[in-house]
Amino acid sequence: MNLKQLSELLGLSQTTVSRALNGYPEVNEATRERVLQAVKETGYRPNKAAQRLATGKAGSIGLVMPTAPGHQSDVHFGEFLAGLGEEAVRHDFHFVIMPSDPDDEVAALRRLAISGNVDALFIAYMRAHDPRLAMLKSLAMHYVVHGRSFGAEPDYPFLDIDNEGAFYDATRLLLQLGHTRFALMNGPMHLDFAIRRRNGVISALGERGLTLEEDCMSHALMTDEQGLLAMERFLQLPERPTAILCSSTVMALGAIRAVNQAGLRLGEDISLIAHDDVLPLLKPESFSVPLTTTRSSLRAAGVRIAQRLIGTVKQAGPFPDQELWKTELIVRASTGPAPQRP
Amino acid sequence: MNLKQLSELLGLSQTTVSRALNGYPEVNEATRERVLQAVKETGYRPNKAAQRLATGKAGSIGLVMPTAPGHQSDVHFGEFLAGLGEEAVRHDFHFVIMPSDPDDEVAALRRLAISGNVDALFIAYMRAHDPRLAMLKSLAMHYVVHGRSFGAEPDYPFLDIDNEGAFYDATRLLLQLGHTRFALMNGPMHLDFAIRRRNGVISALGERGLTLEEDCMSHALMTDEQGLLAMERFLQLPERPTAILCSSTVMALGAIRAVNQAGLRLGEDISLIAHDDVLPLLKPESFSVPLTTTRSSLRAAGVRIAQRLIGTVKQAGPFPDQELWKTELIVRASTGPAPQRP
DNA sequence: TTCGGTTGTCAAAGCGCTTTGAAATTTCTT
DNA sequence: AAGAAATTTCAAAGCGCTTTGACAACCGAA
Repeated sequence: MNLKQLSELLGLSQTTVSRALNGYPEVNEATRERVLQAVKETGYRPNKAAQRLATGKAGSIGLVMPTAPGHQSDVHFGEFLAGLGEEAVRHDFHFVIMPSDPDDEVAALRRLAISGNVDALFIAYMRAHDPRLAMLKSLAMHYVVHGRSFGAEPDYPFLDIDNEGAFYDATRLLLQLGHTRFALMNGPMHLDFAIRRRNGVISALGERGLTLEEDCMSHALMTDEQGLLAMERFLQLPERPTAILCSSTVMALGAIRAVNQAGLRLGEDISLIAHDDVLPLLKPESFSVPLTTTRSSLRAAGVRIAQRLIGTVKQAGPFPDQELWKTELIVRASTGPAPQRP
Repeated sequence: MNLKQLSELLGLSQTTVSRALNGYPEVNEATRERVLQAVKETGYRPNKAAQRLATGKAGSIGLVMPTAPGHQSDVHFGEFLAGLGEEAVRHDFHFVIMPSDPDDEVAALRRLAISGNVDALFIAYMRAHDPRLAMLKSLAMHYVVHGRSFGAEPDYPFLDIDNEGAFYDATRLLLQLGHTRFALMNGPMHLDFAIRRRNGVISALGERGLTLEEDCMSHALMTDEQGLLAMERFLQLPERPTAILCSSTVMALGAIRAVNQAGLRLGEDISLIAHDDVLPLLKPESFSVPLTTTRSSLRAAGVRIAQRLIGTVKQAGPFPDQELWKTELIVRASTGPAPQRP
């Protein structure tokens, strides 16, 4: 069933039917009713490809998903997508996901953009000096970046959380509790958020004349397993750190296991603060020792980015170009006063 | 840059250029070279919407993602998507993801199908007597179901793992170890895999004249938290079960915490077998007590389904319509002989 | 030289929709 | 009652591509 058939059925022109469907004012209310009725009866749906070709609008947001045989999928990705989707479904938008070899992301992004398949792009997993930014600017297509790119001029639309502030505050809390030996379990070093979090820690420590030694820093994928390994390494250091900052609750999971295995008590021998993206599968408050966290909902960020993206495409009012969300510092039982030196 | 411009630039007709690009034989090799060269220089990319309109092929796989403000995102979703993507990227296919209210999935699926945006559909989270099956059959569009629908005639294309067999085997193992008091921590009851897994357990127990009591069964979202709660409930039963079967390693995580908190030892007081989807963030072998699992890679299933879907669209040879994968039973330290009655 | 068979190229139709500009119809003024 | 204005409808063009059917141009065979 297409427009032509429908209009013949109704004895109207395609023009009128099209206008009736798209809410144009120059069509008689009675006629519109008749059209709507027919649509209901026939189950007619406009062909999106044709619509897109005619209007140039696709009703969709594009994003590139890095993937390859060895490439790890990411819990955070799904949660963020859920947020995007939550907003998209309200506007009848959908997503076009282009899978891409992680080494080929720039090209994949370009292909996606000029395919005519999408109205706007969403970019994540930002790196320092991210090469995608230059490409995006040359593209004349709406986009919003989740995160920022350390070292690049901040002249692009983004939504980010204040990673530096979050880890600065967390570090300060631990300092106030008397800790002096710190360690940081971070995400992959090339990622923007990891850099900023590290800076936050270093800057807070610096104010007290403390430094973060190389062997008290770990950069790895944010998995349970890596958390275990990193913590084991920390615990074997001659001057064992007592205050640990961790970039993810998933990673904290493994880290806590390492603490337990070493016969140490969380919140007493070792204080731990992790960043919490509010993943539904992992509630820091119900950990056996409830976890002190810096919190910011990944899903909420997804909703907001979808709002901005869709709003811009639909030209529904102006949106701020750059947003920096504060995180919450939520103190629970995994942080406590520094233990007395033995 | 569009076809017309490109062809004018080359002094050729659109036909010839189009054929040159699409590998038709009736074009001079020299001409083809010239065209390819020009494409490289100008960065021309065909407009997908136009291509789709002309050919009816979209080069994309559609799927519906249930999402709503309260709706939990699922770790497994991301991992599966990574598998799909891994294959899709090889064929220059992309995904169209339609977010949908969970109550509106059938309609969302239909919209997606007749939008002309996709060549094939992928369906997951199968339920017993799933209403989507009837709709799909009426649709004249390729699709593959991940899982099956309990109670429905198995006359649709699917890929599933042998859930019943997996849990049957796992239960047998525990029976051989002398266990007699069993409990099952399962996924949501309406989902097909949960039903089959339960049946597997019940059938193995039945062979020994044992039954699975109502209060030894839990049906919940497969999260860390729910695992904790369910296990706590089990441990408080007057006749405490010693053998636990669990539908997910994520859930097992919480369950194990509950065991530890109760001062019990995994693999001695309590034996636990969980189903492992091979999630990169959670390695059962590196749990503090390595976990005995039934294993089947979710990602591999994604790859295979993408193969079948894309292969069918491209009419690249016949594919089996229905595949049932066996799982592996991997025995590690979380299972041990039944403890002597106190 | 002429004719059938390739080979390489092209003009034009069509995919299903939106939108422009004009025409037909109705309603309002005077 | 006639003309102006507003309302409603339409035919046709165009979005960028693929594909059909036709047409030159060239080849070797008769």
